[in-house]
Amino acid sequence: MRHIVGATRTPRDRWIEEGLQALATGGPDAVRVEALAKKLGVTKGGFYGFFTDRDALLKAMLDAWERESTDQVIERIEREGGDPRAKIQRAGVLTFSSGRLLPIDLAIRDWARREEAVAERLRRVDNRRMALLRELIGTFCSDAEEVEARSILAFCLAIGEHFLAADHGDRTRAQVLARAADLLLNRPREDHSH
Amino acid sequence: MRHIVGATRTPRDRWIEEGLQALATGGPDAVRVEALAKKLGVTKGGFYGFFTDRDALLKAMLDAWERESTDQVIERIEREGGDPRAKIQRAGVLTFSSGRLLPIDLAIRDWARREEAVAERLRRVDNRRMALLRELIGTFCSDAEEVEARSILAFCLAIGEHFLAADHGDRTRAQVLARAADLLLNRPREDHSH
DNA sequence: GCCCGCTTATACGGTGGCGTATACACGGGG
DNA sequence: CCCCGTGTATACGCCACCGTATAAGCGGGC
Repeated sequence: MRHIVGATRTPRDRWIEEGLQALATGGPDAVRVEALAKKLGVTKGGFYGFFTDRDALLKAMLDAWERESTDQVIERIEREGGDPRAKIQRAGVLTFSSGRLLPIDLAIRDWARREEAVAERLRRVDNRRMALLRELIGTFCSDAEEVEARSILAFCLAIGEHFLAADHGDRTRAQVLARAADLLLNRPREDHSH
Repeated sequence: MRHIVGATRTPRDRWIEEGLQALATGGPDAVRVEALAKKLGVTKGGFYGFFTDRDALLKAMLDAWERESTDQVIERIEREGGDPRAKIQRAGVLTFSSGRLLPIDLAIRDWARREEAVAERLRRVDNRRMALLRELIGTFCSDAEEVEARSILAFCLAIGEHFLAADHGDRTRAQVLARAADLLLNRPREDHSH
């Protein structure tokens, strides 16, 4: 072994990152210490220097995910500015189209159904995202209840889309989604009250 | 052991049912032969008389689920009749509020993200459900693209709701859902074209 | 009442994963 | 230059699970 002569050790973060990848593609049960070690080209020898046990890794993974998908995303959205519509779109891209965060997000959603501790973290993250949605939708829709309804519809569309296997005949999924988003965000019923 | 003196054997269906319960609460990885046996108050002795291996059970479970959530539901909907709106509502109740089918459904959706064979079965089921949705929504919305958009929104709402952890301030989740369903099903934009 | 077949218990070997113990390698600070 | 800490490899005991083999039990048909 040991093709990497001396330099590069395997820091804590690398274990977490590899763990998140495993979580994304195989669910929590796929996060196995020895499997991660093999992927990192190492044995599990050093793992227990960073984490007391497998469960500590899972917690650390959730910490990393939570930070990455709230503070970091929100900070970046605020920093880059723009009108509400642009912000909301950037939020969507950053979390649901990044390719990296999306599969982790979906895996955690399913995980949260069985683990209350995970559900609680997800709640914190989702509440911040919902707040963002309300903010945008509130700019063109005055009825508070309808704002809430449109927000949950938008959120459920962004998530549910990936848990849905149906086809759409001639149309592509992207086309249908665009039209749906259009209904929610660009054609409020107030438009007709002239 | 053997509190049940003689009578009750453990038929194939009981293994499948217990497997579906395990799937619902713990995902596919929780479907373990020996764990199911313990839950059934038996050892795994008889299992391999019905199934060649664990994988055969998983396939059988998917068969049972697919039958139960398409043919049976649809047959019952058609048999009990009613207007389109009533039918669609009954379909929703039968699959998403039954308490039994719902958690299995959600578990299979996550499973389908990693297993193509599962995804294919889910596609068959979802296509039938989408067809039902299009049918109802088509009765009061003429634009085909909008019908499709509203259908996917309704479907994503029914599913995504269970993968969403956000709160809604004063309102309950049920209230928000009712308003959202209202937007999709009871207030088509055609209402304003008088 | 006895036999046959289906279901079950028990025991086994194999595998894979966890967490621990121990010894080796390497690079930076004295 | 040597030592020490940090990572690493290796080896171990343990447990859970799979699939197989084998023997025992129970019920229906005769």
